[in-house]
Amino acid sequence: MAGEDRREQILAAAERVATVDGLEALTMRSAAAAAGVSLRLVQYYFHSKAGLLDAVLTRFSERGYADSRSWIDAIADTSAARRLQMFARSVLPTDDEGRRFHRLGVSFASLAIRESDLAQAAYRANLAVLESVLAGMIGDAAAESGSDRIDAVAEARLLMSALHGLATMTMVGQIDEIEAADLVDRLLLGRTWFDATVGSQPSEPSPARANNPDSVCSIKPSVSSESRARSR
Amino acid sequence: MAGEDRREQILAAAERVATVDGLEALTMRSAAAAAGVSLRLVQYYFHSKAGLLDAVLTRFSERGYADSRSWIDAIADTSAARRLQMFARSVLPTDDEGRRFHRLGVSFASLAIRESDLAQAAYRANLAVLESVLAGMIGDAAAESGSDRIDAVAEARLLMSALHGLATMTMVGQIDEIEAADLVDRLLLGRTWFDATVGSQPSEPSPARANNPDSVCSIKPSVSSESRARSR
DNA sequence: AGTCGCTTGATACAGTTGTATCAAACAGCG
DNA sequence: CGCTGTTTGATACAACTGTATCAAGCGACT
Repeated sequence: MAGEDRREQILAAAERVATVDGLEALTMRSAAAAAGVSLRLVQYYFHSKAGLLDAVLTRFSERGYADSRSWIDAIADTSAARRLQMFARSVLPTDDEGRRFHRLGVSFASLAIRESDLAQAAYRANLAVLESVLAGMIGDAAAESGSDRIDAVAEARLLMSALHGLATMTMVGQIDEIEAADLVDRLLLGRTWFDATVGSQPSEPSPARANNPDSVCSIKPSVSSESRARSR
Repeated sequence: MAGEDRREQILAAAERVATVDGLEALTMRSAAAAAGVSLRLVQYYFHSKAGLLDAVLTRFSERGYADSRSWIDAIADTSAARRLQMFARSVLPTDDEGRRFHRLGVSFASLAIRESDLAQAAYRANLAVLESVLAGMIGDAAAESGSDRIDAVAEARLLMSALHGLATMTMVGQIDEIEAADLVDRLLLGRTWFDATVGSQPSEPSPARANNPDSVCSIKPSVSSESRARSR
């Protein structure tokens, strides 16, 4: 098997471990076992655990962006307000895959808050992607409803925050998916720039999964050894 | 030293470790070292790590509630809307202590999402406390502004979610404390039941610290990971 | 005086972690 | 053929974890 394929295979297995059992369950050995390869091979491709974590982060972040784009493209034929509403709902952990992604996302957030530089920067980068995506959609919705001169970035941050919190509350079981979706609607409908006339009922299942609002971050220095990088 | 005092001393030290270095840095030995006692004594008082974690959770949760109450009582002389605004702002991680509490809160949330029963239930209990506190204040603010017939619980959950997300974004450094406070205002001012005429500028420092929106949870069975897999 | 709760120290053990090193294959390619 | 990249296995090590056990001291109360 070619080197790049092997690397991708291990990476996918590592992400599987992290999403199912949490980021702290991701070890060199668990990644190797999940990928069906030897521990030695994981060392061979990623050199250190920091390298593995870094690669997992990068992959997770990039895939999240690609998923968001394809999700939005798939519903490009509806109104901007409706598109935003559907997208916001799709970000909530409504199915098993969504829950897996949020599990990883919260682990990443926790790591990003504790560890300093690398994890924070990577996590921020992912949040920034979601922020710009949401800001774009909000700008469209505002233009559509005739209300210009709004702070789309601030609105996007507010929406992001609520989505993040709602996702956590849902994962913990304090609210269920329906309540979470209702609260998203409650927030959107209260915004001046959001035109409710586009209809708000039919919440069909997602065409593809959009990624979570948390996600991303990286690198756990753990020991004192400096990582050799060697990504890609 | 009496037994209960010793226990409290160790507990305080354990919480210190958890807030400074994260929940995963809390071990029997680190708690003992932080408290200046022997490892043996930690075992003596808490028997197992699960017992220690459980105690840390309980203490954290109860203290959070007490702090919230005293905080609210301290500003009982202002209008309900203003009180709510000040309280919401105070929940954000604006100082070192606030950041420490949120660090522990995010760790707890991450644990509550991964582990099943005990952690989730405890975390939910803490969220429920904040929910009822906020719902009460929202109900007061609504009555004050003449808008009755609002769903105070739903509004409280929405506010909680936003506060949770804003806190995380602040901790990671994507936004600063001022932006976070502005976004809280942006959310509140958009709510129909929130009367803005009470004034919105002076954000004096907190009389006492209110606790975070996350916090709480418990117990980590640790091991038990089924690293079977090996398919393909 | 003796019992009981509290406290310490040293010390052990099994398990998991990241990391490292060894020899030995197997493939493809010049 | 040898060279190079890939892959495995066994195997080690030091550090850390939770847990456990031992003997021994301490203070206070009855």
